[in-house]
Amino acid sequence: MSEDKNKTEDQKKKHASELDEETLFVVSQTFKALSDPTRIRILHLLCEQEMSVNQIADTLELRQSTVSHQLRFLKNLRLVKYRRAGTTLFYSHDDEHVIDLLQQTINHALHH
Amino acid sequence: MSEDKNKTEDQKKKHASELDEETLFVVSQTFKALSDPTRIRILHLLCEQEMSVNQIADTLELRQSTVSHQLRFLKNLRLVKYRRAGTTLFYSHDDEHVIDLLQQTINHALHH
DNA sequence: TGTATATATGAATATATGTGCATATAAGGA
DNA sequence: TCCTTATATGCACATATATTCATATATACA
Repeated sequence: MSEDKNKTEDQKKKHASELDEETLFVVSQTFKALSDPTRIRILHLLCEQEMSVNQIADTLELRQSTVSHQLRFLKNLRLVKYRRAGTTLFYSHDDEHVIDLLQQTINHALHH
Repeated sequence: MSEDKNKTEDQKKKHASELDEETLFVVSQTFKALSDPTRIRILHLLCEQEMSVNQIADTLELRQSTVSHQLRFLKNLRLVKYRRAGTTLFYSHDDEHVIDLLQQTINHALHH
C-alpha cells in the first residue's frame, strides 16, 4: 500500500520535472532503433530464432551490406549480440525490454 | 490453459510470418513519433496536464513555431488533441498506448 | 473596423539517415 | 599459400527530418 503510494508520488515527480539530458538521449535512441522498417523486420525475425547475416538477407530480400549496416547499428545499442561459428555469425536479440516494446506495438497495430 | 496455448501459437505464427506492409508502417510511424527529443519532451509534459502552445514553448524553451510544427506532427498521428478557449488551444495527449510506451521506456532508462 | 494576441503555415536550410557499390577483412579448407 | 565463403566497412548519394524566419490566419475585444 505505502509502496503504491510512493510509486505514484515518484511518477508525479518525474512528470513534473524535466527529463535530464541523458535520459532523453537513451529514450530517443531506443525509439529511433525501432523507427525503421528494416530494423523492425530484422528484430522481428530475431524474436524467434538466431540467424546469420545471409539468412536474414535472404529471408527479408535485402542486400548483405544493408543487413550488416543495420546489425552494426543494433549492436552498438546492444539490442543484438552474435556468436561465431566458423565464418558465420549468428545474431540474436539481446534486450528483452526492447523486444517487449516491439511485441506490444505490433500486437496493438494488428488488433488494430 | 487452452487459451495460453492458443496465445503461444498465435505469437509463434506471427513471428514466423513476415509483417504485412501496413503493420510495418504503423509500427515504424509510432516509434518515429517517439524518437525525437523535442516530441518526447512535449509528450512527457502532456502526460500530466493539458497545456497551450505558448506554455509548452515557454516551459521547454522552444520557439513557438517549433512547438506548433511538432504538435501538428503528433496531431496527424492522433497522439494529441486540443480544445479551444478563445484564441488559446490547450493540447493534451490522445493515445494511452503510446503514452504507456513512453512511460515504460523512461522508467526503464531512469532505473538505468 | 482596427488592434492585439495566439497559433499555424510555407519556404529555406542544415543535418541526419538508409542504402548500394566496391572493397577489405577474416576464417576455413585444399 | 591460394581460394572460397561470410561478413564488415568506407564512400557516395538520395531522401528525410528538425528548426528557423517571416508571414498568414483566427479569435477576442475596444
